[in-house]
Amino acid sequence: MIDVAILGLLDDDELHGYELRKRLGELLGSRLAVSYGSLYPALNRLEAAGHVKAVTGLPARAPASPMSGSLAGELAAYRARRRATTDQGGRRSGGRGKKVYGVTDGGRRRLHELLVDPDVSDDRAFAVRVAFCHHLSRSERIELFERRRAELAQRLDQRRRTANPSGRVGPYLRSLLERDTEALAADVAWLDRLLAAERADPHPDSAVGHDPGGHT
Amino acid sequence: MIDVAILGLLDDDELHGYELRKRLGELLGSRLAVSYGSLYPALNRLEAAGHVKAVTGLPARAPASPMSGSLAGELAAYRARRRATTDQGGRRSGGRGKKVYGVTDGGRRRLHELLVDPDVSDDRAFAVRVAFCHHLSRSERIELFERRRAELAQRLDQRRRTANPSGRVGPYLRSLLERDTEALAADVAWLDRLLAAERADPHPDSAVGHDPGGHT
DNA sequence: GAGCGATGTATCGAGTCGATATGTCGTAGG
DNA sequence: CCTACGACATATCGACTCGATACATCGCTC
Repeated sequence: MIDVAILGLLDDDELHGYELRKRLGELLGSRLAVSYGSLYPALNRLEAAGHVKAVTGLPARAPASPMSGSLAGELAAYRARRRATTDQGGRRSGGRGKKVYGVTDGGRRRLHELLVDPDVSDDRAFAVRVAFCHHLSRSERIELFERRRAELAQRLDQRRRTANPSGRVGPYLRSLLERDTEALAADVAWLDRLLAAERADPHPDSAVGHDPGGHT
Repeated sequence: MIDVAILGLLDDDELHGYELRKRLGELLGSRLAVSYGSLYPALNRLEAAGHVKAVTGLPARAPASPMSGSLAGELAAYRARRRATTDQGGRRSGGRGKKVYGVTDGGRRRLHELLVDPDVSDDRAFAVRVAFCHHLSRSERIELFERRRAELAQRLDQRRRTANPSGRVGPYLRSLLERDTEALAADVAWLDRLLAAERADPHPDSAVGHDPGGHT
C-alpha cells in the first residue's frame, strides 16, 4: 500500500519524508495519511531494495503553494543541508539531513508491478492504486477496475446470502448493514462509471507515456 | 475496537474464540473480521483485566444453524474437553480446550465505557459501536451519533478546503476524491436518519435494560 | 536571547494481520 | 481397517502500522 504511494509520488517529484507525508495527506484525506512510523521504515526498505535512492539535492520543483512562505525556508534548508551532510557517524546524530529521495528505474518497474497486482481486496490500497493508475495502459486499467468490481460484487451477494438467517438482528445492526450495502453498491456504480469513461474515451494508444499537451 | 466487539458478543452469548470470530465475520462482513492473531491476545488481555472469564462449560445456546451438522461436533467436543482439561502444563500442549468465555460485571461496565468514549475518529470502531449501541440509553446514543456526524462534517469541509488549489489533479484522482466525498455525504445522511429515528421513537425511558419481551 | 511553532528525521510500544503449527474429530474412499 | 482430508479449535510468529514521542534546527516575534 504505502509503497505504491511513495513510488507514485516520487515519480512526479523528488521529495523528502516530511513533504511526502504532507502530500499523501492532501491526496487521500488526512485520516488515512500514513504515520512516520510507517513512512520512514518504508523508505529505508525501498532504498535497500534499490527502488528509491537519496539524491541529496534540491527537490526538482519548489512546493509553489502561495499560502505558506516556504521559499525562504527552502533556501535555509539548503544552507543547513550543506552544513549537515558531513555528519553521518552515529545513528542518533539527528540534525537536519533532509534526505531527498528519487525513484529509480527499478522503482518504476516495481510501481507498475504493484499497480497490476491481481489482489484488489484491500480497500485503502486500491484507492491509492486508482490515484496513480495513469501509470497504466488503458487495458491494464480496465483489468484493474473490473477485478475490483468483481470483488465488490462478490462481497455484495455474500452479504445478501448471510443477511438475516432468522431475522434476529437489532434495528441498529440492521441499519448498519443496510448502510454498508448501499456504500458497496455506490462503489460498484462508481467503478462502472470509470469503466464506461475508459471505454468511451477515444485514445486507444498512448496511455503510459506522458500526454504532450493538446492545448496551451 | 476489538474489545467492544468481544464484550458485546459475549454479553449476548457465552462463546469460545472460534465461534466468536465467525460471528464477527457474519456481523461486519468477513473482510473486517479480526484475525486470530488479534482475537486470542485480546481475550487474554480482557481476561487478565477481569472483563471476561472462562466458564469452561457448554455454550449457553447451540449455534442452531441448520446448514452445518455441528450438533454431533458439539457433543464430540464436549467429550474431548473432558479428556483434555487436565492437561495444562506446557504452553505448546495444544489440543482441544474449547475455552468458553463469558462477560463479567466489570466487563459490562467496560463495554459501556468504550461505547460512550468521545473519540469517534476510527471508522471501523464506530461501526462496531453502532452494532452494539442498544446497550446505551437514548441520550447516550444521540450523543454518539452527533459526535460522529460532527467528525464527518469536519472531514467534509476540510476536503472542500484542500480540494484543488490549482486544479492540477488527474482525472482518476479527481474521480476518487469525488467518490470519497459522496461516500462521506451519504454517511452524514445516514446518521441524520438514525438521529431522526431516535428522536421520533416514543420510548423516552427504557433503553439500557433488557426488554422483557412483548410477544410470544 | 529566549520562547515558540513549523520543519524534519527517527524510534518505541502496542496492537493487528496473514500465515502457520499443532492437535482433535468425523467422514469418505481405497 | 486405516488413511487422508477437511472442519473445528487454540495459539504463536514475523512483518507491518499506528500514535506518541524524542531530538534537532530554522525563522519569527517580543
